[in-house]
Amino acid sequence: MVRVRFAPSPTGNLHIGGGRTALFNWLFAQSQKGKFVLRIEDTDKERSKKEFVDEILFSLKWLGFNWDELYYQSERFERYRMHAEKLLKQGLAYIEKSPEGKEAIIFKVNPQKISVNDLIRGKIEFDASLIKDQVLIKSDGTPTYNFACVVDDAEMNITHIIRGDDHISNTPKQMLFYSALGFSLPEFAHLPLIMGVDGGRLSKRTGATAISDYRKMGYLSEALLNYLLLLSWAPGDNREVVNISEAVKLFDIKNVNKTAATFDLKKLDWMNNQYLKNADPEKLAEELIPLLAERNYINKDSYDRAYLLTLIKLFQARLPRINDFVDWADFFFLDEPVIDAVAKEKYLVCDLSKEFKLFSERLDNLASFDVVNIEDSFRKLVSELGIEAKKLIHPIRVALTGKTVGPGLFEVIYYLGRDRSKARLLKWVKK
RNA sequence: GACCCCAUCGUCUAGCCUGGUCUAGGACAAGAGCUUUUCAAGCUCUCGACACGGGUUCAAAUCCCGUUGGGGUCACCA
Repeated sequence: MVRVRFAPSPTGNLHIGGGRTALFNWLFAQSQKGKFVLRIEDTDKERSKKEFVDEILFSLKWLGFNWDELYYQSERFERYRMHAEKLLKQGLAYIEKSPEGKEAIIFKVNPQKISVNDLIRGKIEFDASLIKDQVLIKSDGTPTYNFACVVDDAEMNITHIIRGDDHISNTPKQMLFYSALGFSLPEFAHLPLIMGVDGGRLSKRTGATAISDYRKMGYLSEALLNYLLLLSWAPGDNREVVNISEAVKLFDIKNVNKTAATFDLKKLDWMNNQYLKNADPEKLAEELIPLLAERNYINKDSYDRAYLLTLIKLFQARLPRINDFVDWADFFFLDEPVIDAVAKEKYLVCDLSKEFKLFSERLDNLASFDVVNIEDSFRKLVSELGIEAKKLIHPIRVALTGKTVGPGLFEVIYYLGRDRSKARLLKWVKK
């Protein structure tokens, strides 16, 4: 039975790299019908925070990763000490006293060649004579990362260790522990790292790093997952949009790339839009309601849900992020549209009083106020006036929405309603 | 610096293992155009890469070696 683990340290939020490591572990477990174990590595009492544990668990759930088992290293200190003392008795480790008289347990590293057959990279060789003796239990009584990690992975029967590239150099140290402790070795697979646009490590300087930041910015978890998946794996048939359940069927750890990938926000936006197009408006509404309420665009407790869903449908195919709806569709919620200065300069400087007045009268006289009739009356008007449709369409759009871009004008008029459309047109009519 | 990893368009990648079908395919971005209404949507097109040098071979993006470049790790942090 395949058992993998994701072992975050709660000294910060779940970041993009961690999310990607979790993704590949989860994917591998699913594809092998194995178990996905979550282990919180909170041995550093100073830096580990409960709020980070909560945040990590929340983000993991948001991404859709359900774990089969959950462990906290802080609850397992006696296990690490027990194994360390065993090594002490066997003469494989020794005690070192600090000047203050505190004792640490140190593992003696013997010179030897170590080689691992990485599932992604193949054979990697190390020279243990270059590795110094390793601290097992620190003088404050807490275990070191590498030691706790090995004890846990062994006791939790982890069969495959899938983690970031940055752990390659920890591998020989851990392998030494496995053999000293008499545990059988798991398989190792080292994932390439994700880099920031500057070519270095992904950092706050080069963009948001926390998974939760992407949620707040309006990305769908499915889109983020799909994007992260493509950063070091491809289905092989030129498809870009591969949802997680398809990925489970196609995934093979051997096909994971070896090269570090650069995180590209533009492609993430595109991917998000791919998912947004087909997203359930009800689901998008749930994300948007708090944001709209925050701006007083709607009242949380009494708003027209059907109308909101209609507006979401009108915009969702063109949004890169869910949150963009709040700005892009603001004119549907505001009493007066916020007129963009550049748009005004371009389309509303010459006097269109006559045209606006006539069109508002036509809207008034429509037997049935619907998209088709609105367009018909508009086309008729411009042909009577002998002007090009676009000469009037753009100014009207700016008058109604304040923007030069948006959904089709006649739909905008329809959903804005007769009264609001007329009022916004008449504002620009000079007496 | 030492050790380790990596190397196909600006970016993500297919192809590499099992050399010939590769005048290297797709996607994002960028640029151009179309859409009797915009674009931030859609469609079409363009630009654009096998890091370099040696081998091996009839034949190399594919195999080998070296160089260069990039990245990672060298804590009683994880």
